[in-house]
Amino acid sequence: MNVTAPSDSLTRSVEDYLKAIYRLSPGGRHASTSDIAHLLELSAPSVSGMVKRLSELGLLEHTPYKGVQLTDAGRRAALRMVRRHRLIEAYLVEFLGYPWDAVHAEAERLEHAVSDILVERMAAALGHPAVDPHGDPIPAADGSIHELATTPLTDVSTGTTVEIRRVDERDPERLRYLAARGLVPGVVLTLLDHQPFGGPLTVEVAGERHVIGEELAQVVRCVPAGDR
Amino acid sequence: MNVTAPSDSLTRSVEDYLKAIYRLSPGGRHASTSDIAHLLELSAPSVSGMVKRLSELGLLEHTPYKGVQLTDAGRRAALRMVRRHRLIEAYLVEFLGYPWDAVHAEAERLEHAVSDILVERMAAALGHPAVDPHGDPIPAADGSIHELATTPLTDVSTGTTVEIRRVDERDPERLRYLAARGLVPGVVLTLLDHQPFGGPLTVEVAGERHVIGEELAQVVRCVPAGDR
DNA sequence: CCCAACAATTAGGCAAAACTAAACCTGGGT
DNA sequence: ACCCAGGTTTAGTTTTGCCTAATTGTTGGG
Repeated sequence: MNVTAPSDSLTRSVEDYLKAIYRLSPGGRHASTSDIAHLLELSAPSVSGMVKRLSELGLLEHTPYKGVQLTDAGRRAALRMVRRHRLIEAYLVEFLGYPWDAVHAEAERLEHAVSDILVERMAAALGHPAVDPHGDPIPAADGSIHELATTPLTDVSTGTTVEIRRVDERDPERLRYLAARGLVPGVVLTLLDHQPFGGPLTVEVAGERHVIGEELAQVVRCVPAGDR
Repeated sequence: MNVTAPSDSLTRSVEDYLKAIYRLSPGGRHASTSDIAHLLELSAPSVSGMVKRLSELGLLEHTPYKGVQLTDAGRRAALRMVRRHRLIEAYLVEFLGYPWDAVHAEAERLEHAVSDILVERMAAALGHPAVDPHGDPIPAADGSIHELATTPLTDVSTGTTVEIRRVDERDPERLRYLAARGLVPGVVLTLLDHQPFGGPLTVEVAGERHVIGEELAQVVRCVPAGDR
């Protein structure tokens, strides 16, 4: 039985798998082979093979033809990577003038290379932030994470004023598009209109009106305005 | 014929080999298989194999049983890694409070993960420094590098006052030992005594006397005091 | 001038991590 | 109840980069 010390010597690949599986199993549900393959842009057989190895390492449990679930050790390792990723993103924006659309790709590589010490120094330099530039919560060093309940802009009722808390998007082009319209975390907006059948949404942000499609609106996640 | 675009898609391993070979061939001399193996802590056959691949990639030229020499493309790639490494070291010391003995290991991993953009942002944040925390010159982005002629402390004549310009050492323990005695770049010292036959050196630094062995003194490289 | 010592290379293997092709569940519709 | 479509797994191969063991080349000293 491998009790798996909390940290080291996982390969880049393994780290990526764990992060992907974590993302695909909200609330500890099963993540399917094909979802993992799709997210990591790998073939399904590659995932099957890696899943076998990871379960032998005690990082996840595999129910054949059903999917996988992270073990405690697996989730701990995944959250460690998420913490790294989001802190790096925050650091790049705060101290190196990165635009929010460029940080994901950079963090994706750096998260595998930084030491725990460097991560904690960046966290300290930032004043231990709670969220990254996209509003995603940063897990604490002990692995605890506070997910804030948010509503996709598509689910907000017309006429409501809300505050953007998260933007769940990685594509730089889309992020720039959103930022150009002021749709970034912390901003307060009013939903003026939402056409049915996947139609566009009209929002008022800082006195200006913008029309955006459903697909984009879905990644903009909100809380009621003035919520603390 | 592979004209080899100046940059991307070399593996970590390849990058490490190029850096090692660059270090082992001052003035474009040949680097031997066993020296490379020793520096990278690999077996000689591993190096032989990689050397073959690198020469097929046009990054170096191999004269069997003689050694290897970097081509222009190889040297360019090596200097790019050296620039990254040294800028990262400088950045960690300047902005993240790293002690000079800890930066090498961290940079060794980060140098493979940072983008050109990030490197240049760090360079800009630092004000485009000429040297890293150990006094090693940082190659310019175009690959030019200005090596300063320095003398090992072991070659300095007794009674001479000199300024430390570089400390050519990676081992953290040794670096801490040296720093504890004030033997860091920029410091002015007087060599009071040097016993023969590999014997110890006595130096006066900031009014204090220290005795150090030959082996350490060799890595401390100096210029005449007051030299610009 | 020859041979031993040592350096370098070739041969053969292994592990990680990916792939394609083929075989194998599993569940939903008729 | 069965059958097939789609997702999953197994089988077998490739590439990278390392290893050990065996072979080959070089060279300096007797």
